[in-house]
Amino acid sequence: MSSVDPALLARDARLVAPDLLGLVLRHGSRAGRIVEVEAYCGAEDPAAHTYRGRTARNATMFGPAGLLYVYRSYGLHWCANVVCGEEGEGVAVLIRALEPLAGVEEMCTARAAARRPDAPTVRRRDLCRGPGTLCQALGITGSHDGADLLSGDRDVWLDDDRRPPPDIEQGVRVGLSVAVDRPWRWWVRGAPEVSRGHRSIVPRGGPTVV
DNA sequence: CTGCCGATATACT
DNA sequence: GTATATCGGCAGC
Repeated sequence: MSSVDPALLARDARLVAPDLLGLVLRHGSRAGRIVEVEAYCGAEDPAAHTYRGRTARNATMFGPAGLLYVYRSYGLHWCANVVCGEEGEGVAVLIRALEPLAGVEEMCTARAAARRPDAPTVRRRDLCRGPGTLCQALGITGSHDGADLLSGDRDVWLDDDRRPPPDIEQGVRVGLSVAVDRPWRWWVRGAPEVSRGHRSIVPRGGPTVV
């Protein structure tokens, strides 16, 4: 396990996103392999938080590549993004799903704490399925907004553990009402943690950036 | 498996 | 006031 090359992240989010598949997001002893991501492309992307400029919430997304941008979604859940591109661009990649790799017991405890006391045990493939649930499982909250994933200054890391490169599929992003046709979501073929019901696929060999 | 619903912080009209 | 980069629980198939 080695740290990620900063140059990998200092590029267009649509190029970085598929390259994040297979890397490992880690918080303390909890870790998961990235299997689903979405690119958000700043001033040219009406669905990006940074589309209309800087606010208190999105400030981190304008920072340098390698920062973790954490925001609250629907007032309830935390969602984690890897800031990429050049400082000031406001582009990032949303992490949508992980394959649990380490600290699975901790993940189960963290996820159970957010559910009804009598709810059944969380299945392994549901531990980190979705941007909100993976933050619950890893214990990532708004306190980690602005953390440096390359130095691990807040014990959150992005590790380069990719081998070999995964088989990647591409499609439209999930849960949007604007820019719904831009195919800026990528996932690992066959990964059970990938969002269900949103599998419209760009033909293999087709465009990776539109 | 699928579909519907409510909870609720932040940004915007 | 309305919309949103979501989720868990439940109903029905």
